[in-house]
Amino acid sequence: MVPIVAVVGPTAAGKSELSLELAERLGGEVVNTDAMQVYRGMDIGTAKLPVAERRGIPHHLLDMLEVTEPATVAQFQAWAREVIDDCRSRGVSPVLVGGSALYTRGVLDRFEFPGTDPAVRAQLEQDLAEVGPEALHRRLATVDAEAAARIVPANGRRIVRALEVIAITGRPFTATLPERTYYYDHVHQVGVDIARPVLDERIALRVQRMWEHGFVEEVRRLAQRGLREGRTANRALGYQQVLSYLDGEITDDEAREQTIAGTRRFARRQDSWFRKDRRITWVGWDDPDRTAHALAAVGA
RNA sequence: GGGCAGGUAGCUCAGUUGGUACGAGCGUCCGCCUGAAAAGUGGAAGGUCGGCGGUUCGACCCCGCCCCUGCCCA
Repeated sequence: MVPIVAVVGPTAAGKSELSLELAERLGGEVVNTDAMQVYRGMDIGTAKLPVAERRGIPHHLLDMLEVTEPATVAQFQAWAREVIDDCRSRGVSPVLVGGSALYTRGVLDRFEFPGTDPAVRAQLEQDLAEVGPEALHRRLATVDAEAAARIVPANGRRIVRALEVIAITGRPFTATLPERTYYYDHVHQVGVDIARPVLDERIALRVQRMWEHGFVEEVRRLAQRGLREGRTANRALGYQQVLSYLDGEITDDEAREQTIAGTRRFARRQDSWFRKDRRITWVGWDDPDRTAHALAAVGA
């Protein structure tokens, strides 16, 4: 059985580079697990590897959606599993790369997502807007005390989803993540380890470069393609800030500074999420032998 | 050289007619997270209140001197 490898870690740590090296050495193909790189046209701001830099290695699950379309974990899970199955049937190692922890887990782990219903969802969201999260939380408590106990009253988003799942399935909402159990055999996760202060510097530099490479123009272009109307894409770091700048709400400099700050915050969230997964083997971001160490972890 | 304003948490700033700093936002750290996850959300740790002296039962708040910052006048 060919191994499945996943390269994880915070943004700007150097995951892409490592994934290329691993794919080359393993004769594998790269599978994106980044929630925002699935959008067509979102290139500079998501640090999507340009085709010219992919060393001829096939990259899957990039550019799947228009910015007006919503992205969801459940849909992503289906896509990714299909790609993985296809790779394996050809004897090719899938090398997943990306910083979206939930997406990665959704693919690698046994993870089942209850359905969704646009009408139910819309109604609940309207309710949330009208009565506020506390009132909705009280409602949740009457139908599912356990879920209510696990979800804080201020988190409207989770309360809405819990109520939606209960309405659709008629069953209680599991307000807790499942065990970390792999869905596949021969899965190996490699984390890129980097100290926070170093990462902070790299993030500032990366954002600066994004601006220099025409990021604002990219967002302007996407705005014309409906980026503002989307549900998911316009929340992406950098994109939301530049949209705000284009709408005259903040200055260009503020947009850049806020993007840096937001990305640092995000990187910390990613890092703490991955750190908890004891199955990950960590390699130093600047370790000259990191590829060898990663390969050793994969057992290759 | 003189005048004015200001020096309170890592940062930006509240605050007390003198009675143990109610501090806030941001940052930091830790946690939660099942169809928006680059999103959403909870908590914690941080302060010799510029320095030294004085007045007072008691000063971050009053007085004196000094240091630093900004502005104005010369």
